[in-house]
Amino acid sequence: MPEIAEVETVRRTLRTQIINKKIKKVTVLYEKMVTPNAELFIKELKNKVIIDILRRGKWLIFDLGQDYLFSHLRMEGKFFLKDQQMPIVKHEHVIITFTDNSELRYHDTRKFGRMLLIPKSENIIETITRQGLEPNDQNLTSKYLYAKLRNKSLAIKSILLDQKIISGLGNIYANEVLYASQINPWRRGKDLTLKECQRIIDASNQIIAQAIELGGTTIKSYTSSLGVTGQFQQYLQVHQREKTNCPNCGSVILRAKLNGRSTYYCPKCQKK
DNA sequence: GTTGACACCTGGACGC
DNA sequence: TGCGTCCAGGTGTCAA
Repeated sequence: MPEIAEVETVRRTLRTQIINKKIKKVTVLYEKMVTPNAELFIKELKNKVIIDILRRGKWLIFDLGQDYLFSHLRMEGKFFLKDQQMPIVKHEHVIITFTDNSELRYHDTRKFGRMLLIPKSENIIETITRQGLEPNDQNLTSKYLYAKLRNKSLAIKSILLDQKIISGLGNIYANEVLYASQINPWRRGKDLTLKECQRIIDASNQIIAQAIELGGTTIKSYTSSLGVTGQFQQYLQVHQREKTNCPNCGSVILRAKLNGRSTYYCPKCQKK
């Protein structure tokens, strides 16, 4: 599933492929995926040029001059650049045809992804994405996190998945960050100390930077556009490593549900 | 304001 | 082999 590192990999790949391409035609095969309605989406995208591709958290943002096209890949969204002659395959829901007859195709097995076409205006990116600070942002400090946690009785794992606090962490990296920080996922946010917040910040910065460098994590169905496959899964310490030994202490890694999400942890290194 | 439950979706794994 | 059930999980919405 695409998290911040995977989305950044997609952004970097697409930037080399479609910058300055002009849109000739748009086809929407699953109307619920686009906002505003498909008719307007198709009409407004025609003749636009891809000026740049930005990212905010897990959102991809296509700069089209007067408009932004926001795209969230959710669980299994992928972009592929293909020739117009190639047959449309199952699960390709939005097809953007350029004037050079290449096509950017959005493929999403589970139809969770969403695209929004919105005119540029002040703070529109912040309004749409509603993101907190990203790992490696110099403003993401232990004091920032400590202040955010102060009144939260939610489990720290759930808080790390809240994009309004730290942007870009998903289930995989939340599991890895808490393991690296040696903090139990069920600890309440307000019970964490300033030092523990610093450990979370340090682990987030280190893990996300390494994951981006390695092209993200490829688990099950996820690959980025052009089939670029991430390598970070080789460095996962606990995620999807249930019943294997903890790399640190040798205890057996456990899996449990926390608010419906699979949570992997070492019972010895991450004591309550 | 905070928190938890649920819906959205489909393919794969698993048990019978 | 075929069928039914469960699971994966990011985000928005709604109710308590």
